[in-house]
Amino acid sequence: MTALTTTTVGSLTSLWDRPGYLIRRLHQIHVAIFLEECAEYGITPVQYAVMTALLNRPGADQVTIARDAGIDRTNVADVLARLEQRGLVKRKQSDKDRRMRTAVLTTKGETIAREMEHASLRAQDKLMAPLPKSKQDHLMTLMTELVEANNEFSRAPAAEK
Amino acid sequence: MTALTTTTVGSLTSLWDRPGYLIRRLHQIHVAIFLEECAEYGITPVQYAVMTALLNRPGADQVTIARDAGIDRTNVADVLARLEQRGLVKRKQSDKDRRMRTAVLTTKGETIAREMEHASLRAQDKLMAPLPKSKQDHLMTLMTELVEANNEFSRAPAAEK
DNA sequence: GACAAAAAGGGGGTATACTGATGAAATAGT
DNA sequence: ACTATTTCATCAGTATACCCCCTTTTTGTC
Repeated sequence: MTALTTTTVGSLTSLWDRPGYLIRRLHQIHVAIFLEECAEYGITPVQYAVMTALLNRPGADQVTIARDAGIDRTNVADVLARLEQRGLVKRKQSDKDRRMRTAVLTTKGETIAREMEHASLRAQDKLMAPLPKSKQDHLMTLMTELVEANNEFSRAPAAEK
Repeated sequence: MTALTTTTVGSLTSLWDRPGYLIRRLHQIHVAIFLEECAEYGITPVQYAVMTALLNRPGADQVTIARDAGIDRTNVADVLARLEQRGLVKRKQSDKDRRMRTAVLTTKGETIAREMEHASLRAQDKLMAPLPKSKQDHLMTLMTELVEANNEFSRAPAAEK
């Protein structure tokens, strides 16, 4: 860190030069596209991430789901509550560890989760469509590197996969 | 839409292969780093974006701010209300168009906005640090292309700059 | 076995982000 | 000039995402 003098900065950087801005906009855009493509299911990207985590690891507790899906711990509880209310998930107290609440997809939930893979892929394709395939791959590689390297800075450090 | 048979998809794609997941995680990580670097100011990334917009265009109405900062229209009103409550922004009804509420930074708000540029740059550098400079530039280019091409899909389409 | 530390979950609180409906003011079309 | 539409803003409601503090339960240590 250089000792920054408090000179009048005045450069008035454009937001477009800030990675944080681009990331936020990209996030907004992806959510919008996902919701549009998956409108028939009424499932949000985060809900879908949780359902996918439960597909891969049925009966996981909330902390494990949070790590698998890269979602904040307290948020997972909220998401599961909403999914349970819609009959897509069933929660119960763990027998082994009575602090834990484990969750499984219901039959309905599992059906939707599997059906949604197509819509999810459509959303991905639509998002990435403006870039040629080689650039898409490059972008994925760069983003993966950045997420892996910065994983611990987020409140929701994800499990490696 | 083809009549999708409910075959067992079963591929169980890793979340790490989904651009939406990477974007969401990148967003989480950036917000966390920004809040850490700018903790002394208690300003969020979105609040900073609004303040920057007002630095560049004092007296803008809420729709203009929304377009400049790439933020949802209704959200801008909430952000401005919080900034006004802290004495960083002053809002008033426009004389020319009595539907509009224009906003300007107060002296305190402008001081903070300018001071924060250093902290903001630190947050950027910390986020991008894991990548060598050439890859950083490449990532910025790819993200910019994607945001520009998909701009209209978001509820908050940004103004070009 | 007793006790401190750690872990899982919950509750309350704040901020972002969007939808839909409503109202008020300005503009366009006739 | 008068309607019809558009535009700006607000409000209520939902979902994500995080914070801090607290209780309950498990684990580690003596």
